[in-house]
Amino acid sequence: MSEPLKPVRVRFAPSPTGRLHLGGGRTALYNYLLAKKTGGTFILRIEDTDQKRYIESAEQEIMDGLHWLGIDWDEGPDKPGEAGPYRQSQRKQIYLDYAEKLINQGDAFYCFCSPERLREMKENQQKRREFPHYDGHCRDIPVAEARARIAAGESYVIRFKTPKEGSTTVRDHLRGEITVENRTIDDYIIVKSDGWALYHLAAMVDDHLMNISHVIRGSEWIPTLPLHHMIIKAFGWEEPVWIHLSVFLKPSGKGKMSKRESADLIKDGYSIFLTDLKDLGYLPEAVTNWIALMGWSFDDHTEFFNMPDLIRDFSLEKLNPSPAAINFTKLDHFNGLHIRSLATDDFVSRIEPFFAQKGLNADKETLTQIAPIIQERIGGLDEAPEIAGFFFRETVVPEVEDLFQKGLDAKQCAEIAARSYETLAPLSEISPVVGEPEMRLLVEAMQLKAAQVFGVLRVAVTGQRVSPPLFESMEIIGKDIVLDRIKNAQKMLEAYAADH
RNA sequence: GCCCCCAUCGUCUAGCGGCCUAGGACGUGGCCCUCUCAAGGCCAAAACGGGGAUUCGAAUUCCCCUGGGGGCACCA
Repeated sequence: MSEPLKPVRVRFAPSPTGRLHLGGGRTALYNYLLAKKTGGTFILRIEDTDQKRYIESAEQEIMDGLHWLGIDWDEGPDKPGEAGPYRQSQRKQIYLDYAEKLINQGDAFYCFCSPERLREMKENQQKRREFPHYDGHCRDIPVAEARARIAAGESYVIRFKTPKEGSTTVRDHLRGEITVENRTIDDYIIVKSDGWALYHLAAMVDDHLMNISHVIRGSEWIPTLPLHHMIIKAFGWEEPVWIHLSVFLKPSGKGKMSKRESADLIKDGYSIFLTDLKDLGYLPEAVTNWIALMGWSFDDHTEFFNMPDLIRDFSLEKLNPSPAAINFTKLDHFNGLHIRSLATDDFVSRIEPFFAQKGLNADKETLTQIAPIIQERIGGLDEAPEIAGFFFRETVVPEVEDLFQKGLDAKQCAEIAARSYETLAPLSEISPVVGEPEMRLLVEAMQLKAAQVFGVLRVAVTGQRVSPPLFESMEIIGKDIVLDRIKNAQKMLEAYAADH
């Protein structure tokens, strides 16, 4: 164990432009884990400076998604703190003041180039096979002159003035030094013509003002990392520890999941969106465990983690910088593992909504009885009503074909039903203790296989070819109903036999 | 086109110069258990992208190539 880390201040800073997905969830998780592990502070900051892409419901969905995973924040839009407000849309003037400062010290400049000129410039650059970048047209306009043009009503943006010679080296905690030639760093716009700051300025200002010590974010920010470094240096601020996480690739490993592919996933019972996963029957514990292990590991054999384990065992040093393909079958595996690890009453309260959703009135008492026999045989919570719905239906209507058993005709199956009825009817109850021994004697007497006899009963009683263990199920259903259902199946089989 | 990042079984990964005839997990195949389905147990197939260099010794360090990924917006 290395020395304990000092309490960190970290943040998750999503933009409310869409739904929270796996990648965002993992970024939030790692930030949260580092904060909890070090006794630090986890901040939720909403980056909503782009009103054009703003989606009303997104902020709430992001918060719901995080809460569902078990992640909570110490400071955020709904949790005031000293460094607030935590919505960038409420901090517009702050960014403008800092942009002004950069202008005054010569690290930024006003740019009056029209979108048309910029577009033409880019087209020409592409024709010449150059990479698209600002050509410096307004770089050297004296500030006084620029301010006069602004006063006269000209539209403008503010660009950061990047050096054109030399190179910049920034250290990423995972990847080591990243060096780029300064000439490849554009004079990025940091304030738009509508007066709103862009990410590059706003995030750096906020990270400083909010005293962020470690920035854990996606690798899509690596290309602009030198820019961020320059902005921070221009202000003379201390730089946070940078940690750039790898991206999630689609299951094939070929590239990121497209919007279309994401939407199509739901057809297979999967989704990259957290709120969908909840509805699909996944446990938040399973999802958390799963995404935690995509890009982080503990040792060479431990894979089962709950949130407290993760907080205890998480460390930056075990992060993996390479991209990871999403593997939904592994999520299924973790879901099964976590479902089976649930205490009975917890399990019951988790499956309850899924019965309700199917219109089944499942009472807690019965659910508690069936919990032990279905808990280890469902892969997702959504499967509970599929496998155990018959407990809550007045009648079951088996397909007569399902009643047939291997090697037997309808008449023989009817006889199984009849003799089973005779065997069970006199008993005080039907259960693994009372009923099963008698039925096994019947199996012997009829010179059949247990699977054949029990198969008829299973379909008769549950209406399904696949069900929880027979005698346990019959005990819960109750003798009277069980006998009714057997009798019904017997009649179906006899009718069939008579017709064929 | 330019810049940057990454590189161990199909997938997620362990490995930070000798413990490696490369370990675990998912998935796959087989067997056991068994009233169906699961769960569980056992076994098996399956990887260090290629080429140089350093070293007594390289999956582990360096270089090149190749491959994959990300970025190049008045989005974040």
